[in-house]
Amino acid sequence: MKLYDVQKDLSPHYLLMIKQDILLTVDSIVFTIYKEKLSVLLIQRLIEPFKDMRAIPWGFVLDNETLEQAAYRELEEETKVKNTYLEQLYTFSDVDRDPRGRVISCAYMALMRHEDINAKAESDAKEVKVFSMDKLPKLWFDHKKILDYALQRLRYKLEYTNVVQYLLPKHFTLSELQQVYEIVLNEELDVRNFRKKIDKLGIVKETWERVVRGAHRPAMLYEFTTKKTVIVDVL
Amino acid sequence: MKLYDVQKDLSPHYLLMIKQDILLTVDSIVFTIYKEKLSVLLIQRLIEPFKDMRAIPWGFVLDNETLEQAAYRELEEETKVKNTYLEQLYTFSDVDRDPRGRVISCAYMALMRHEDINAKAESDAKEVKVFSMDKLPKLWFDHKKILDYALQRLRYKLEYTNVVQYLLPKHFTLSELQQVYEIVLNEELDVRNFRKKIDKLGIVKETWERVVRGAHRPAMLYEFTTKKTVIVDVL
DNA sequence: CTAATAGTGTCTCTGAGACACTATCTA
DNA sequence: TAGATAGTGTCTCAGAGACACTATTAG
Repeated sequence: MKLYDVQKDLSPHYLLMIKQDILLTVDSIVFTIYKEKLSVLLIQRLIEPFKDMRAIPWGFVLDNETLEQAAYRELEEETKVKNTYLEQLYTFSDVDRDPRGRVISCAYMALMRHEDINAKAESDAKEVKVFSMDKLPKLWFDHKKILDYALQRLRYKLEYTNVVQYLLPKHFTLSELQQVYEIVLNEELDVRNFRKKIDKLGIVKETWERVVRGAHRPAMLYEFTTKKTVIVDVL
Repeated sequence: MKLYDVQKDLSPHYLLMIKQDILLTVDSIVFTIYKEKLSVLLIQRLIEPFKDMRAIPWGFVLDNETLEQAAYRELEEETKVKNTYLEQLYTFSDVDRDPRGRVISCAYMALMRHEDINAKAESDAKEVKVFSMDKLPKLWFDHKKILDYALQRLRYKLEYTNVVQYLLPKHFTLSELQQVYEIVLNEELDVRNFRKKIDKLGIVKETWERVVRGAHRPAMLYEFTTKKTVIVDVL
């Protein structure tokens, strides 16, 4: 930052503020379906303090990257997944949210297929693991709050977008699709009403392939009509 | 920030990133109704460069305040309004969004009554003025994009919250309320359907006072049932 | 009594939710 | 043919939108 530019632009009153001692991070909430549970990717510190606590994957923002790029980079480092679905959620800025110092964090939500996640303990300070949302460990600082916010957003988005596609394989049956909705929303859905709704949303189409998965009538395989998210960040 | 804490927590890989050369600001989009137009508060640089351009009011975040507090503080400095409605929108982080240097900005939306705004040219580097949204001047950098985003959010929020109250006086007629909706949404609304909708939202109640405003039947004055925003940030 | 705005009731259409049966496969 | 899941049709109710008339005041 060229200081003279700032000086020209701002009154002395503002000039005092240019020295900022704030670090900026991104937190990425990675949701996935694993063993028929809504799950989330968490990292663990292997050293004290807070050794027993898990955290949402996070990282510092580089000077020459956007927040979104930082989130993508972090996620790729942790999971090897590129081009996942990513959406900015909210920026958390409580002064004492991180006892180590002043850290403001922009939270993102990512959606991945579990089979794509190639989580690794990349450095000795980290270990990555998928946890079921109904058996969450103790989380760092305000990470529980961030996670709750993300879950709410995910549930909301399922209703009027096609983001569910990032939690499913390329081809799937309507029963599988319904199951994912039920898992995320945590409620049972009526088969017929669900199919009507999906039909109206227009997010899937038949592949005309059928698949036999047991001693019963085979199910039609469907695919998503578009890879583009119907409503992303409304930007 | 105590460096040893960070070192303990992070791998060398991350340690490199701790030196961040990023400044953090808040931008506050202030909407108000003025002369039957949806309007926005903008500031002007009185010196080169970009002297002709207007900007959304902004300011640096202090080390010991939240983003929200920074936005409130800035707004109070510019307008003398305290306790206005304020909502976080989105954090804009394009690397080149500000040609003067790396500045990441968290955008907030505020709603004010025009008569409450006591805008002032506080320093010689600024001048504050309310502009109609349909006669916007040229704006700094990405400020037009931020403003568009804010408008969209405002329109959306009108539909299912009572935030409109921050644009109206304490007592008002249903016609006035409808007019504000029409101004913001930029569309005409059916009188009867509008009243049914407001009734269903349950955000207003009768004061049983009537007001005569011309040679016609007097209108009932209403007030909002609650000052609490029905759905704020869903946090 | 005219002009101007306040205020109300009804019909239609569409979408959401409740609900029960038939279809097709394996073993 | 039994067991298991796939797949469909209809009724009801509620909310959204279109639409026309009466009420009350000042001048």
